[in-house]
Amino acid sequence: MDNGLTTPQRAAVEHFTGPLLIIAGPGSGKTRVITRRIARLVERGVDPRAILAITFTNRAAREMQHRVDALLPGARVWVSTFHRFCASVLRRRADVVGLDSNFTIFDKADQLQVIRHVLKELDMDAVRAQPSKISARISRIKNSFTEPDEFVRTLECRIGEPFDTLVAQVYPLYQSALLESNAVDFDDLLLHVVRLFADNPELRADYDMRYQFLLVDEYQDTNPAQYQLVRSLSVNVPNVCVTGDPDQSIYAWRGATIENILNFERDYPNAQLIRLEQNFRSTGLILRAADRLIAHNRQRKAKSLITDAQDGHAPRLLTFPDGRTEATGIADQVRTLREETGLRWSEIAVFYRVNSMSRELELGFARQRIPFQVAAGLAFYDRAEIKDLIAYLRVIDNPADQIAFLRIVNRPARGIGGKTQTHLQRWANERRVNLLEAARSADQIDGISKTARPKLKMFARMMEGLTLADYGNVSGLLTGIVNKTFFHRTWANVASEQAIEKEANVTELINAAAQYDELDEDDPSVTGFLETTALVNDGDLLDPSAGKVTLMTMHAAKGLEFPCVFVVGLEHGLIPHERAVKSDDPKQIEEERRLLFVGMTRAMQRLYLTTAQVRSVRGKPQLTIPSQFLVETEFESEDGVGFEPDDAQASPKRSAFTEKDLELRKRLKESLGSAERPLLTTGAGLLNGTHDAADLPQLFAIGMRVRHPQYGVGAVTNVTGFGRRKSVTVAFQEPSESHTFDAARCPLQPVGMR
DNA sequence: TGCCCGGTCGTTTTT
DNA sequence: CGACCGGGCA
Repeated sequence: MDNGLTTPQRAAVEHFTGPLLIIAGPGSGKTRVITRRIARLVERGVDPRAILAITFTNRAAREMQHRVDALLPGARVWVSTFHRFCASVLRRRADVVGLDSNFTIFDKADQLQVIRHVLKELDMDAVRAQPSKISARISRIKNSFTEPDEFVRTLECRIGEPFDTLVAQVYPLYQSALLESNAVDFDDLLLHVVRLFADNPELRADYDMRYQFLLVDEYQDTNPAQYQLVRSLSVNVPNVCVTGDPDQSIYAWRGATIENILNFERDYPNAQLIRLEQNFRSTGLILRAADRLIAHNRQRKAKSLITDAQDGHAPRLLTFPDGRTEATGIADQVRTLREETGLRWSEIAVFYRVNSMSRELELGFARQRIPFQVAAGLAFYDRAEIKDLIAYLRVIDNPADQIAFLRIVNRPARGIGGKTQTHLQRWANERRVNLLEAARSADQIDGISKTARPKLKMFARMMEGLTLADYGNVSGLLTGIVNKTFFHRTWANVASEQAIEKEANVTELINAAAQYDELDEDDPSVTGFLETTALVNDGDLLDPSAGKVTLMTMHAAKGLEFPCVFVVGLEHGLIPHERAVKSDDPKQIEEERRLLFVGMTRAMQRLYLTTAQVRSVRGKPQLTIPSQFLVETEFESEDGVGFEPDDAQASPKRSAFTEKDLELRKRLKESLGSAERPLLTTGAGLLNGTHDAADLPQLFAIGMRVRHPQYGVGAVTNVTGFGRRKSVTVAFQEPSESHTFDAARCPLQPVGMR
């Protein structure tokens, strides 16, 4: 150690020019190293403005900016996210891709709206052609750098893909609709810039040389566009430093390619590789448990996790009868921890695999009166009233924005209904004018009723009176909108409690605008404010000092740490998620494992894993199967709840893992043995009788002996329904009780087949 | 125009 | 179970 840095850390900080790959395990002080490295570069005489640091999240960018500021007060190093960086480049050169510099950034909801419009135009049914599926497909096509015409052409070579045939119709229209609205979606933000750089070598070289030093965080999660971007900024001046951890790659499902980090040394042959393996975050047993788990991934460069820390508390497994008890139990445990160990609420976090699990936990925490915050739910900028106001700003800033126009033209209600809007759109599209101009000319539009015409004109006139110039700044403009539109009429007929909340949200938005106004006092711009609102996410609004327990998905937890962490629902079908299991793709299971690894390694001192024996899935209680990952790691189990071996014996040993725990692991393994079989069922398996009941529900017959991973052996007493509805009732021997299962998915295994 | 009913569907989601 | 969407009706 020197300067508080380990040898590899110091090497990373001191590395000067040329490509550098930092493989940084969890809690290895990565951010610290990057910020120190930036400071060191400046110390060596590098102009701070020649340094560009790119992260994925605003939160990470903010954090890094903060720490750089602390080391280099006043230095103008640019720390940005991929998307903000691209937005900034694109605003300067929007003309090249056919946009105006005040283009709007469409969010997910806007995209779906565009697709719905396109489907309507094509006279297609939005039920059969699911907008969200189409949107996802378009995103994937785009990210493989395939332009609409190209996609249409490739499709001609392989007829017979009904969905892609549909997408081939929608994609070109979707893209031109964006262009007509002077808008981009999140993908475009990156892809336009990639194209810009590819088509304009001198522009690319200009940016490449402007940023002499490029630092990229979380490189394992870059997608092809981001990869291309990094490459194009490091040709002339290949001083590129990327950091990441292949073991924490959890966004492959979104198009991230882990190969980007694995191939870095191939892409930059003279790259230096530095590994940060020492963990400064977690205590020994937590780290060991995580290490054990991740060691099960085969597609992996072996990496060790080292710590000087003491063993500390072993991870614990808590088992509960059902999800509700689990929620209450966790809340109880949280309270106990606070009372006994002095942990503060804000030092405790609960992670789950899917957002839908937050509800039960929220209820549990509310029941136990424990303060909590959820990093999801209805994000501030997703609320209807906020979206409406933002839409007003969007139309004011970019009158071509059709989606925003259609959102507000009748909000609050002013008698401009669907029919009127359709005629307005048709007329505007024919003449290639924007909807606001069309509204101004309402008198000339056929099909629009006499009553609607003056209303449209009044609306257009009102919008003309709402400009930034008239109000001076964005918050003033927002206030003007609220007043001129009699915005409170929007919620004229909602319950007063909700109305108060909506009112408060509006005030909050105006406050946010006021904050923005202060920041950019000399250069107020609606575009700028809209960009900040478009590029925030739920996690950004979390307050780490709120004095509350934090609930979030494991994905959202990446990059964070908490003294105490609960990972809930360690069940087959949840972690690993059903979809990964069903895909039969070992890569997807490995990603699930990495996800759990990320979750576990957030914990500094205490880690709890929980399972419920019954979990309601879509309203239906289902018996659960323990996650296979439990067998792959190490933990202590709670006394007296679930999975206790019958021959329980006192455990005098003070080693972290008792006989009981070993026994428990053995049992988990056994139960998994039967659980996993249906996934592997083959024709051969059917023939030699090793198949599982789950695959052939029709085989259940009254009197048949079956085995259940938790309830043991029993006999079928009743079979009702058929097909997917089929259910089986089984009387178990001990404890002598009966349970009814969904035949298609229960983990019942026939024993002693006749 | 807006409300209610019924049918459908259901990961994760840095931006 | 619950959110969301579209259709039908007041």
